[in-house]
Amino acid sequence: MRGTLRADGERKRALIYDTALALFREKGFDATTMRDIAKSAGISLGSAYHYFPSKVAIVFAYYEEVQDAHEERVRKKLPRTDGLLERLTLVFETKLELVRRDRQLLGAIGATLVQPGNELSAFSVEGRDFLQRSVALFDAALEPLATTPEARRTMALLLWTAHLGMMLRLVHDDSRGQKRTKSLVSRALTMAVPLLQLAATPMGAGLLAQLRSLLEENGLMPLPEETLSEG
Amino acid sequence: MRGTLRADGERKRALIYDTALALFREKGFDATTMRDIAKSAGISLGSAYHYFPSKVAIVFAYYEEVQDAHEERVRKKLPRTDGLLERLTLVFETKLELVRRDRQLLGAIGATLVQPGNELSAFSVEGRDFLQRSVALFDAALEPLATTPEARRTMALLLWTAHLGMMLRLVHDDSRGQKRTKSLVSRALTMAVPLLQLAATPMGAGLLAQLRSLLEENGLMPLPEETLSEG
DNA sequence: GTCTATACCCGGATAGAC
DNA sequence: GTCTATCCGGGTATAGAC
Repeated sequence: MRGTLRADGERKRALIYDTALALFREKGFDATTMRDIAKSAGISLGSAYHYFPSKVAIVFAYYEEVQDAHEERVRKKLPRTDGLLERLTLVFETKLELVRRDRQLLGAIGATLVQPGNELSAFSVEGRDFLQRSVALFDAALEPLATTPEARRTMALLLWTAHLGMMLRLVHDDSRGQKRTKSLVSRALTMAVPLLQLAATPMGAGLLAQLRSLLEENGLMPLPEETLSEG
Repeated sequence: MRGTLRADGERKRALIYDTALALFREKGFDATTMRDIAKSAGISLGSAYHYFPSKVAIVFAYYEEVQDAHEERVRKKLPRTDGLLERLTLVFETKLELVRRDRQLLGAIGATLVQPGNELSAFSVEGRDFLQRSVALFDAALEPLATTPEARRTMALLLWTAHLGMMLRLVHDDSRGQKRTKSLVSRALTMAVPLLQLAATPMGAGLLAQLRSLLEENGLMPLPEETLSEG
């Protein structure tokens, strides 16, 4: 039966995935070999490669799951959260909590992201969707700001950049419970909120507009080409 | 003779280095193997590893050279350059020009920099000197700003962060002559200068002080421990 | 036709003889 | 300090089990 086969395949894929993540967390990314994973999952090496084309592919699957979970948790709590600071804190801290224990994996992702020509970089077409989904969460958090959608989107992208900084800090943060990164986030947000509010006023409009065109030209912001589906 | 021996060793090291860089530039970092390098330099694989402990070590030697060259060029021209925008442009564009053609190598550096526990990260003790040297150039460029040394140093560190962003953009920029990154730098600086001038006023002092303690706690800014050499 | 076992290639890194 | 031989692990190719 078709369904059974597919379900089997998916179960197997999940088995490999779970086994791999367990090993990564236990021994670290580099120290875990594909042979370890296959052996520990009780399958052959070839089979593992059948489901995941490479070791990093497993890590990217992990990151996709993180992205899903982040989205779900934030979308659930955001409507009940008032205040710009609280809303932004929610987005940042939820993300941090999701990835906190997986610094090694984040390092592996980061490493492939800085490779020239990498398909998954934010600057590439293929990585665009990933970026947009993530930025959308920050955009949603900014809802209380009374400003134009464009300005909001620009600020959301800036926040996403800041979130990248958080990830970089996290990777090197071996303090207990990653409290250093936590403290960084909370203090940085406290400083950022008034600036965002300032940027949302007519006074900040000019600056934001300049920023926006800068970001657009570097492929970080989609030029308004959605219009073609409206015609 | 001692001197001759050392000179021989250095000459050999330089030979490996030059050969490696030529190959990196010709075929790219990944596609160039240590065996290629050794063969092309006319020595054995083991010998190559005697002079450089790893493939990335060669790249870091390159980066140190870049750092030296950047320092030299900037220090030479800075005294003859007036105006904040011009001075900052000098620092950024000189750096860009130095590394522009070596995106693959920069990627390799970036990849090791995001590995947890890496000794050369800016957050680590070992990478501190590297960071400080680089920040000092931005600090020097900010000289025309009438403000406190602490505030200036904070801004310099922010600019260094921005310079990291430039590098990330550069790695993915395959436009002709990397004009995209060039344009990004020039436009971003035009926007940044008024903000820096604003931050240098008493109005910006509070914000900068907050920023400073944030950066200090994350090991990016040296706590004033130089005082011990003064006693 | 789907998965496994296994042998193999490649390249980074190391050991140890000289 | 140099070289050869070797290890190790990611990734691939393939032959055959079922």
